[in-house]
Amino acid sequence: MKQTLIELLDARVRAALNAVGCEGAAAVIAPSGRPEFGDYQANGVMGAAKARKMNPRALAEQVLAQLDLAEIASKVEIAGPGFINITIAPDFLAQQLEAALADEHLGVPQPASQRVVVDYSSPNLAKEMHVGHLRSTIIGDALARVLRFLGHQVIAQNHVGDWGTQFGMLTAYLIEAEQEGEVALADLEDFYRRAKQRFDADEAFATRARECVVKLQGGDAQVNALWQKFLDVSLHHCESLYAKLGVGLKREDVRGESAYNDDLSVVVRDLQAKGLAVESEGAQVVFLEEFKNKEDQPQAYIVQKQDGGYLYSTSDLAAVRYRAGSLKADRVLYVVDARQALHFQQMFTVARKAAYAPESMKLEHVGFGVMLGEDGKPFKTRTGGTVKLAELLDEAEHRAFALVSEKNSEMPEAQRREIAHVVGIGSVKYADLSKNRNSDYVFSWDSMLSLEGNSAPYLLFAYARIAGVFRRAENFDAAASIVLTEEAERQLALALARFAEALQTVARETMPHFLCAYLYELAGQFMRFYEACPVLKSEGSVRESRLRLCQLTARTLKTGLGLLGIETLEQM
RNA sequence: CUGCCCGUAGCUCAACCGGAUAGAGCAACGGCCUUCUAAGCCGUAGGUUAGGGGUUCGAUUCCCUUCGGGCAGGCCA
Repeated sequence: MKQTLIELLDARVRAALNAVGCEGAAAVIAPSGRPEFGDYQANGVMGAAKARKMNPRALAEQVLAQLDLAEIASKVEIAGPGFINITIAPDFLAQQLEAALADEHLGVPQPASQRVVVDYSSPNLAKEMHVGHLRSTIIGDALARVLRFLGHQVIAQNHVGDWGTQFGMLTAYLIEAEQEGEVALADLEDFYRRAKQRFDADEAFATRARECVVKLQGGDAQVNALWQKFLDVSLHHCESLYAKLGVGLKREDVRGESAYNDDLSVVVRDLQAKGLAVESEGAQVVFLEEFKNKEDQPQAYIVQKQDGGYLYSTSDLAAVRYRAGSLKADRVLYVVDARQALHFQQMFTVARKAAYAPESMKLEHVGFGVMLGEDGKPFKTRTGGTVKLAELLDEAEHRAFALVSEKNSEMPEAQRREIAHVVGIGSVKYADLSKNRNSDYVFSWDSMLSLEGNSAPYLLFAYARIAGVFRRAENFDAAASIVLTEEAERQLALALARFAEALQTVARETMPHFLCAYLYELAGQFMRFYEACPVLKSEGSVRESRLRLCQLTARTLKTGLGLLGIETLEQM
């Protein structure tokens, strides 16, 4: 059975702890930050010693005597107050890498799978996608890919905004625009703006817009057809951006607010029947003792407005019911702006109370901060408008093209365009994914597309270098064994052996930046190896072994970048 | 008023449920291309982790508090 190095060490150290009478003590294995402290350290001894009022150093001695790492470690020693430092044996590492090379999944374990719903992207279809939708879209996509790779059954849900009063306004305006023979929907943003202007300025139009909402919800054929037409155009727009971004969302993943329309009244009646929802100031609300409002009273979670209309708080509850009941989810990830944190906490609370979400189904809000401009304020255009996502991506490709052309003036334009696409889009995504999603982050063209450092081009360059090696290697032995003699080789090997750990951390913490950090570390180790250890110029088994290391590095980089939704290049 | 997130090198960010000397990149300075792609590598310099208490063998991490920034809190999403 496949397992990660950490799992392996964890099991061995726990066994040793058991053997000396510390049943149930955690091993606490962590990569050690410094070479002089070995590759991994077991820190659990100190915790166990504390719990049993023992001398940690003495306990470490006992554990060490029982610890069997014969074929795994080349050195095991006690250091400091009671750390056990472990250095992995080169032969064992080599064996791990060979196993990974022989495995389609690069040796990554695929545990019993869960059904995981990932709710992400979820744009408002009334308008064009803007930069605010970028984070949800790519963070969600990366998480979906990683979870899938780890063997989980991922159900993507694009909970688009396709319902509500604004669609009455839009269909009403569409009726007029059609009559005037306009090609109205070419620019969604413009269309929305003109409709809104009309709505605000013309009372008669506003009335027709409200009538359209009623007709829409009542199933009126004409209004529904127009609404469908609008959605289709808007979804096409989204899909073109998904394609450009390399995001895997499909039309069948779309299940918008409108899909829950028929359930809304059911949910409210059910909440009333369960004694959760009560009338308050004409609205139907669920009072939550767990949250206080401004008057220090229980917070009201509104599920139906005074005028009888429903809110997103209602459709979110309907969606939970669907995800538990029809999708049979074990875990649901909501990749949504951190500003909605309170809403999700409350919604989860209501969903639990109403038994829409069984205790066994985990609900997690995967929040993220906003994108800021270089001035530290929300990222806007010079005139203060929202930046369209399409424009941002075009700009990224433009800048990347200039950069590529500067580096490779003699390269055919078509190839430079291809490289610019991968570098440009990859840079935008990587710049975002490489940061801890919890905090706001500063969007900077310079640091993003800069030639150096922790950026997409660095990783892509590492991959392209390996591709270059294989272009020149006329033959190589794909069954050659790996031998790690140089320290640079061993460090690269160690990084390669940690791929699965990185992925598991990403899945557990729902933090894609751990994968970025891992890939950056791996690429760095490869660069050092590349400088220190000639591949094609060495001979015999050394050459073959190094080619195998290159091969696994390339596959790991390509796979890892692929999980982030970033393409690779054979040449750049 | 209440709650959540954040504050780490000049700048942008890390630090894996508490671990050893807080790490990278940019910017600055100094080296390395007749040898597999220099979008690279090596080195130097840069820190009272916002301030103050506490918990303990050990705190950027946990608790309390002050300051500063962002966000949310009854009919928008």
